[in-house]
Amino acid sequence: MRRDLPPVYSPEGVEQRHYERWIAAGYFVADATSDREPYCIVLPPPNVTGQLHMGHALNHSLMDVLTRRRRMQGYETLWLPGMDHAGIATQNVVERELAREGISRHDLGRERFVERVWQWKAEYGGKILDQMRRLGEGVDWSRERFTMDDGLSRAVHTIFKKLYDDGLIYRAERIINWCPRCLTALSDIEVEHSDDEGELVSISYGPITVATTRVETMLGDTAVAVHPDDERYAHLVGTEVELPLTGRRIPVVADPHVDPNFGTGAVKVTPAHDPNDFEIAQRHGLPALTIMDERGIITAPGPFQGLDRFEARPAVLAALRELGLVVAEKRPYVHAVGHCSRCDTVVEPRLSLQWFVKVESLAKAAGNAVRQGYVAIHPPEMARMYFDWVDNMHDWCISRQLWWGHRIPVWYGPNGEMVVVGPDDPVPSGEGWHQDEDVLDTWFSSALWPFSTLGWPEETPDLAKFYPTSVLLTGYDIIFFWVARMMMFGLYAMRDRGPRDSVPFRTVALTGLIRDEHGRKMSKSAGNGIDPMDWIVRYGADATRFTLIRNASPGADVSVSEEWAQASRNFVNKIWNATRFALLNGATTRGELPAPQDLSVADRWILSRLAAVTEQVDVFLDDFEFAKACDALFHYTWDEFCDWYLELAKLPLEQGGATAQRTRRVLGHVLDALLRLWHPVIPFVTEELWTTLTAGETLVRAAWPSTAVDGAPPLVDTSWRDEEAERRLGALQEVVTEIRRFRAEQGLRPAQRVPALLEGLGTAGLADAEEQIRRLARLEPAGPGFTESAAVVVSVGEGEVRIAFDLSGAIDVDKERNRLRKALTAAEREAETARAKLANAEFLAKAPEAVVAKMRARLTEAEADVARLSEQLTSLEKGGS
RNA sequence: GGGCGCGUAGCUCAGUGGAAGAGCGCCCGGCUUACAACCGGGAGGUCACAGGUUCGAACCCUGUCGUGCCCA
Repeated sequence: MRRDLPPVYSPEGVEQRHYERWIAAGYFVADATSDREPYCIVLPPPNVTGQLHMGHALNHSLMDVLTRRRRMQGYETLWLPGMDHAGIATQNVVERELAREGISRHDLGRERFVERVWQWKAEYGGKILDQMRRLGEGVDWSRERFTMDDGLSRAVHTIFKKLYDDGLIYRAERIINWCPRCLTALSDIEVEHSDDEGELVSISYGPITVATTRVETMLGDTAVAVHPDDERYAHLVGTEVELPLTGRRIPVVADPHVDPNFGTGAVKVTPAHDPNDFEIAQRHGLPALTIMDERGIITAPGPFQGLDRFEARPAVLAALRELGLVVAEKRPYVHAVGHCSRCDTVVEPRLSLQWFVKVESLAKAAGNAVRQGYVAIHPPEMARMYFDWVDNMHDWCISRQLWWGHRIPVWYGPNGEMVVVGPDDPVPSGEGWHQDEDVLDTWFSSALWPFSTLGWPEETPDLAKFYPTSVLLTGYDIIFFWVARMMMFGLYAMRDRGPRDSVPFRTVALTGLIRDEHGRKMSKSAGNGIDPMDWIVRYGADATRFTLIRNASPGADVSVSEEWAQASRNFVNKIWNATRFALLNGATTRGELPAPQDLSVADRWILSRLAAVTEQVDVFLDDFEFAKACDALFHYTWDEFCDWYLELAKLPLEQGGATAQRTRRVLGHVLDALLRLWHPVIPFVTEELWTTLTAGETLVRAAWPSTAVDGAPPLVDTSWRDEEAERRLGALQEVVTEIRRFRAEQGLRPAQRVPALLEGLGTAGLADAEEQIRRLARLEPAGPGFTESAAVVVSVGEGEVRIAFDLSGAIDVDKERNRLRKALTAAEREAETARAKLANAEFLAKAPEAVVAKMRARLTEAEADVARLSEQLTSLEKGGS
């Protein structure tokens, strides 16, 4: 059964083999009919056009950790994958493809274009799904969904109709964000603001001067506004001024929105091209004058007609300058400018007829769910960000002037009729009826994801079993795009279940952004991006995952680099070799684990530490503290299990017989538990090692070490905690380390055996440990001619161990003197600090008892060290000179 | 302009009132038959700065400087 493992782990074949086996065996397929407690995560759907980037790799790895552990803990676990159709992005991709063929989507027509997009998806879409497999993601592929598939489309229609009937969706002419390149409306959060260099121009409108960064829009001005309390302009309110270049006369109005301290305190009002101005116009009944078409070309009659908005700007400015109306020009003037998040074109506020979700009541419910504690946000500080958003949300523009997406299910009749069609309603037919041309924002369907993927609007077993989902894990940058909207729609669609159970998820776990080794955000433009697939190929999926997971703290950004990935690969190889050593020495998981009284101190120590670490890992993972969980496990694995326990195991293994057998059993048991603990983080190498070690079928469905299964006790027993064993092992480590330090400073070769006498082992509880210490420190017994040339004294707890070496007189006195002096100085400083504290009456009076006691102990120990080291120094001087 | 963070070893980050930590990097010595992707040892920090609270501050408060993100 046991295979010989090569000395270096190579992931390629292993990863593919296990992943295929896992899928074939259906380990990740959830059973909605089981009695087990449900645990469900829906994967935030990546774009169908997307490739796996480090941000995905991080979040997906973390979700895999969560779901794999829950599965091992016995939960009915569902991690549901899928993709979204990414309206603008996908349409852009296919349009670019068409452009290469020299045609546009209009040449094809809507129907054929949409067919073409489906073709594209079939051929190129979903590359990311294969990449997810390479990363080892334990998702339930049998439940994979796509926002444009039939079921999810039905969900979209259903909720659109419901929202409309409830008065929560309306159509209105409003100022929206418009991309003159994509030729579609955008929601507020699809606009990215950046500080750009522009100009601030002050223009004289007769008796009043206004300042603007967008000179060309003056062609559409219909008023000038000042603050009502601004005495400078009080006499002008109600009068009219002449708008230059146009000959139009426009009123001066008083509006509290105007900031009297900005510029001249007077602003031009362009209702059709500025959201604030639009509001002012509404308050004062001013007309809105559109002066640009959908491509940003000036349409206002006159000399500027036909110019692009950016050509019109200098042209209008020049014309004004010629008239002597330019009062001041500030250039460069840095101000925030909105850009299309898809194509970076400067967004144009545009007055147009669009569909909106009325968010007030929905957003309020979304805020309440968190305030009432029905949904927890991790880390909790980030709830504030969430509240800021839901408490100040504007109505959500959901119509997009695209062809790829869910077409708005509204029909218009020849006589101005409008019918909102539900999923089972007949579509109006006959002369003159036509469907709304627009599609819905992709996020509209994504917002349904936690329940549409489970079958809603049907009452499916999946929906009954897995809704509300357990955790939503995503980057904090997406809290507005997604989290808030899922909350709104989930609470609305599921409201029959009551406030507590209508939430889309119980917990929101937020992660940070991926940064490079200098803390810079990874981006294509900075050229510092790393392709996770590259790491998977070179270092393995486990190493890639570990690099990300071990750095992930709630809400915190994650820095990664090549060096980290290498270190991770090294660790994977370490665990490989530790298991390899154990297997070569007959480690076994068969038979009863011997009772504590039949175990060595080292055995009891490693089991005690295992119990402690298991508990830590559980606490950390319950709290999404992935980095801390990895840290604890890493330290245990490398620094305790490999560096000490395996070394200590060599002696009993050599001794053979029952002693060796006992050690083999402990080795097997600890590794069994350790591989289980690591499995959610590095599933492949652990699967490979564990199946070899235990001959078990799979770790995927093995029990978590702290979990009892079917009446059987957990693999790791909390009663193993053993303070005495930990103390004694600690003492052993101190003694060995002190000897090694002495050896290193004396320049002794690591392999050189040195005759030495050990005294006082009993006082440190190490009476039985002499052979182990000699082995670890490479000391041989003192022969008949033993002559002490130097000694090291180690105080451990109450005891004191003295190690006398025979270096055949070859001791380097200078080095030894330095070593002792350094130690003495440290001890003196330590004693001084403690003494000063204890001399302070207020400290004694006010500090807690335990702190004072600890300080006394420190002083005692430090004084003993000082005395001992001084004595050693003195004798060294005598002997050496 | 408003809000939220962050400044701790060369780098990336833990530590949130009672002895300054990790990984990587660096220095010294080693192929000690699990692992050189390794082993043993070591160096390296006025915890941004200035005040304050406290018996005690990297940690709490105030201010300054630097820096990042979000929103307008």
